[in-house]
Amino acid sequence: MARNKYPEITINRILDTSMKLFMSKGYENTTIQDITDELGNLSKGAIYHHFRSKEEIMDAVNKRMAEQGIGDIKTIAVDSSLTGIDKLRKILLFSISSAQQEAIDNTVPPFLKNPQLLALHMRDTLGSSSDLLTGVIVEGMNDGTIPTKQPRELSQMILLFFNVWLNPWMYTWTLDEQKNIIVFIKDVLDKNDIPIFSQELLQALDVLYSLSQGKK
Amino acid sequence: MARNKYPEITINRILDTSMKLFMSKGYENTTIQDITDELGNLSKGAIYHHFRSKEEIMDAVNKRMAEQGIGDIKTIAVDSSLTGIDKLRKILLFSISSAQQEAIDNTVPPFLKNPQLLALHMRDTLGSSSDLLTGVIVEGMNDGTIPTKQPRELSQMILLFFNVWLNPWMYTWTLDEQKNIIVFIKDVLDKNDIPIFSQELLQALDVLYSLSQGKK
DNA sequence: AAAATACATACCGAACGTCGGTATTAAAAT
DNA sequence: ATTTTAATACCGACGTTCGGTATGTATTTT
Repeated sequence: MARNKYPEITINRILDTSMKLFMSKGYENTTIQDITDELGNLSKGAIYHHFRSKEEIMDAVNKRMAEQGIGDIKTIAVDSSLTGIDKLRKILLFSISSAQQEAIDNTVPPFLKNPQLLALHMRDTLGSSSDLLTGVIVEGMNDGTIPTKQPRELSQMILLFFNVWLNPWMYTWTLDEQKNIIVFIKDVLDKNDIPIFSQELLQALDVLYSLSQGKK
Repeated sequence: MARNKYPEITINRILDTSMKLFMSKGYENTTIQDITDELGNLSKGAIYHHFRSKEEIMDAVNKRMAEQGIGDIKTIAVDSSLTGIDKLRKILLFSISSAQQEAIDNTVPPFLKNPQLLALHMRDTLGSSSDLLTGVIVEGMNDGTIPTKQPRELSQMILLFFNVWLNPWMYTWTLDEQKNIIVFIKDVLDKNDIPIFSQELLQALDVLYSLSQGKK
């Protein structure tokens, strides 16, 4: 096949189809041949020209996903018109809705079939994502909207709640189970004077639930 | 080699060395050949006589670990001389100390190199382990020592705290980080009227920390 | 003695990664 | 402007590794 003048296009095509296949079949069950077949007009050698190993493709896929997911959150984090607690609320609303969206679209990574992705995600959750959220919480401490003495730990707990517990990855909770968890989390946070669940957020959640229920 | 009269011995030997190798090198990087080499006097065919696949070995290893870990907890759970909250305390103390012990012994599974183990463990945490703990919490509700309306969710949160967050798997926290997390968790649970951290438990933790610090 | 079981050995096939080669583009030289 | 040179995108056959199988053999059980 004719060589591509702009290799980034090829690289992105490889990442796109790889992600698609990893998601649907799992990393282990996806062969390089599968990827070339799905691409249609690219050879094994071409792939190995751009990536040194199958694992490196995996890493690149994950990196791209993480960057994209964090990108939107960053724009919220730097919005100077919001107080700390409001940023937190917005971020959580965004996280929940996109997670819900993924569940509806069935683009949810089957993490039990894809433990590699799970591990990377967990690392991100307790690592870089936590760093970002900690910054927001510190802001909230300074402007007096978030009362806590341990921003780092609070950040990690919240991410643990939303990115791990509530995520439809390990267990695909039923709607009732999900609601129960949310009620519980709200209760815990309220008692710690972290009123994250505003009326808006609860309403938004209701809308999301009715939507996904309608879809079912 | 002469055939073994008691195959269970062979099976356990396979599981022992497999676990050891999976822990140190990771599941992916451990070949069947590695296992036979480490065993020394057993062939590939022998292994495949007892296990249908490499993955089945993995599952068996995990199952054995889970059963052993849960066994001790079960004995606490059925102890009729304890109230619900006391059982909870005992279980947590046990969990923390054994986790700490593992950290000291360096028998900690490197979960980032072993995503398969991580995935299985996460499933257990939100699944069977949670079931067991929920039972204890319901007892505590009935005898009035644990005030909550959502035993299942409380159980899951606690396990999330101790089995995921605080575990030295994903991130090997420093002692200070670990202490901070524990202080935070204590604070959260106290505010929810779940006084899990008794004086004994805190003291026991102090002892553990000074021990592991002395060891360092 | 016959059947079942615990192993050993030789082998298969799939899949990862390599390597020599080709085609194409860009830059340098003339 | 044309030619040369270098770099890079890509191809596809091959080597190797490794999970798994087929078959043979010794030992135990019945």
